Amino acid sequence: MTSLSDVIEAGGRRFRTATEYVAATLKQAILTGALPPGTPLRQEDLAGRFDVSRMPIREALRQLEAQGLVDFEPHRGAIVVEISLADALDNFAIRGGLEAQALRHSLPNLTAADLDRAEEVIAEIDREDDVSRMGELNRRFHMTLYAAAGLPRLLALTEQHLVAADRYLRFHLATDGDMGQVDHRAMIAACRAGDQVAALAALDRHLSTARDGLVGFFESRSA
Amino acid sequence: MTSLSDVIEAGGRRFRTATEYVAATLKQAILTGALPPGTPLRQEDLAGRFDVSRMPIREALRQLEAQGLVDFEPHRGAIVVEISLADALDNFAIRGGLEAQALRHSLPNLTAADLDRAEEVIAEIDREDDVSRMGELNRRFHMTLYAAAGLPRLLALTEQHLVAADRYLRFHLATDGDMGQVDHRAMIAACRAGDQVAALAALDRHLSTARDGLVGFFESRSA
DNA sequence: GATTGTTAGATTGGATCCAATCGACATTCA
DNA sequence: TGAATGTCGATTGGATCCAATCTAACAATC
Repeated sequence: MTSLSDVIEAGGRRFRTATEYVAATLKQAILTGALPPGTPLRQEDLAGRFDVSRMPIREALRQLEAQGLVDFEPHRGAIVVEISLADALDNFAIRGGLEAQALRHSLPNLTAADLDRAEEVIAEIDREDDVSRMGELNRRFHMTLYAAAGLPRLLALTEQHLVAADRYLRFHLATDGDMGQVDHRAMIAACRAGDQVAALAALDRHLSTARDGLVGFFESRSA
Repeated sequence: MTSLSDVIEAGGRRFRTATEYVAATLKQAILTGALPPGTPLRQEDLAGRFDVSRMPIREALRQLEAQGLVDFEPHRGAIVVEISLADALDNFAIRGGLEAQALRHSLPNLTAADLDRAEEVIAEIDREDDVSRMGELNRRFHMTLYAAAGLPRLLALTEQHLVAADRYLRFHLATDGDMGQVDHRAMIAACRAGDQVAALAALDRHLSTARDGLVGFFESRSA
């Protein structure tokens, strides 16, 4: 027997408008790499694949443009933005700033239950092999620590750039294999102790080592 | 005699597409307060005022939505996002994170000429009375200090949130009058000395006092 | 042989038209 | 009387159509 809430839940996962649907799906496709960087996004073609007209496609592309995921050139169309070392460094710098603030504001409000959940996510990461799922778990871990900040815009922006980082994560994992679980644990320990300085230092280490790994990957590839 | 670059410059300021034109103008109108928070943005009405069809309006609104300037509700339309103390605090937290990173990356690359220009802007602020121009000058001062960071995305995001802060600045100035010129000068001095810690501390003070002033304004208004 | 002009095809930008949805008010029924 | 239902106008979401612009290939000119 399906309860009413089940039906609502199932319906709730659907999208209220075609534009929402297209935007969410395209975003997913870009971030998972299904649409590689540089791919031209032909409106007519996409309209055919999504089985909608060109208009919702265009509105969705405008939103993705504002989020920095696609490049728009008048009368030439849209392409998936290229990823480069420069972009990756940019992303790391942005996350460094945002995540530090999120952690700073969240730490005083974190409960033991929050930290327990974060530790569970860490354990899940240890058991996981699939790369794309690891990205999601990593994101969940970080956001769990920041969720108590009570600043919705900051959190949304932080998550947006964590999601964007998934595009680089697969490169980074290809060389390194590990993804800073040591730092993850250090962050939790510092949060339990209420030690803001230590928590921020662990976060900084975490991002720095990830960044260095990525730089190494790009250098080895160009050589 | 007008040089070629003059012509290019003048032409470059025009808009290549109606959507660009509408988006830029609406954004300006929202940030300057010409369109107050909560204003419903009727597509047909705007289409008439801009003398275009509803479509460029809609695409522009989608972009502004992605930038957090308007709220979209399916089948109900768009309104200018409300400003509240919570939003202002959110904005301050975001800027705190982004500007600190921008300053950190820019400081080592700043030249004496950069700092001279920043000081000129400070002097201009002293001479200026008009509120909306002060917002622009304040923005210019900050971005001058950050411009050497060499991280285009970080800088774009920083500027975007500095621009958004203009909406709160007019409230803040209404009570305080001054806008942290002391901290501005402290930031320059620290940059000249190459003292990163002092520069970041000055920036932090700058944002904190502005935030406290705004909190005071909202509290006095609700009382 | 290199540059410039021309033309055809593809693709996007914008206008207009129709359908779906929402809010408010009137109506009905318990 | 008050809650639920039905209808209507306003407004938006989406489809289709036309015009403007870009790219590429080829012809013409110097």
